[in-house]
Amino acid sequence: MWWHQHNLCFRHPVEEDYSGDLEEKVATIAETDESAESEGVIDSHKRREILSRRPSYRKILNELSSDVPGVPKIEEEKSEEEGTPPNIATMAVPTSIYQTSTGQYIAIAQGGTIQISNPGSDGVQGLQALTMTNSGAPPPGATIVQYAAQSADGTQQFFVPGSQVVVQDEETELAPSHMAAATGDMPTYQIRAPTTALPQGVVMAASPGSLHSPQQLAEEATRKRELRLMKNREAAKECRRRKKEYVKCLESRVAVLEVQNKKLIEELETLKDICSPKTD
DNA sequence: CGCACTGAACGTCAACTAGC
DNA sequence: GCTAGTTGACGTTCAGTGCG
Repeated sequence: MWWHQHNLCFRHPVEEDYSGDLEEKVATIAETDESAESEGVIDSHKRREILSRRPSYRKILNELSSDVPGVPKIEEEKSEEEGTPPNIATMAVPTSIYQTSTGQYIAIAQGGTIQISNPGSDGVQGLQALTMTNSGAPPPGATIVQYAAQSADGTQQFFVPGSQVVVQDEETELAPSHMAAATGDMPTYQIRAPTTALPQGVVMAASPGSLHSPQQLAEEATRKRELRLMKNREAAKECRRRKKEYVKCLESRVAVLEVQNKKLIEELETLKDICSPKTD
């Protein structure tokens, strides 16, 4: 209700960076008869227990938004706030959009076209298109990019069908940012055969049965760990993004409810004056 | 200019939840 | 029960800012 009526979730300067305080503030305003003593009573362990068992930000916001039509949901992929480059949307209907660890976007269009864009650059300037010439058209609905990773030497690789790898050129990758800006800030990419060393943490569907020696098992364990760390790294980024969005929404709600509260108090005062006129 | 301080962003770990 | 995803906590890094 409040969500739709007051058009929340707009950008709002962050004044408090602690969502816990903010949630408490919202709850206090929304439910004026709620006791405020709980914060001081619970110890840190219990507090952590409570916090850790709270549903995810995505779930909270989506549940809130499901009550009210027109409320933006937190999507699986990038939200509009994160700024999916508009140039990608204008291209030939990408089936998948991925973001690299450096913030660049990889859009996979139907027919095997790979579009790479920089979120910082505007317009079509930051967009490149790589067309797969020898991999053939992917089957409908197939996931084209199998993985995005950063190799040990710092270059980025994206695995595409046909056992190929899209690799960012070392020259542009290693070039200082001011040099990249001077040259139009356009990193270049190559499609290579995967004969080059795989980045750490990427497992290319090796069957467990093919591992024999302890050394291979150790390497497999290391790869699994690297993969897990890499996934968790990305998950943490996404979680922080959702949390920021969630906090912004709460701040917006606080602002709206404060205004609402003020109006109601004024209305109450007016009604009081009407109902009990002074008799002097 | 050098230093201390601060806030934001990040990476990692651990605990937990949800889906299978 | 297992696995992947989520998120709080903690430590680290880095850029910005104020002060002597």
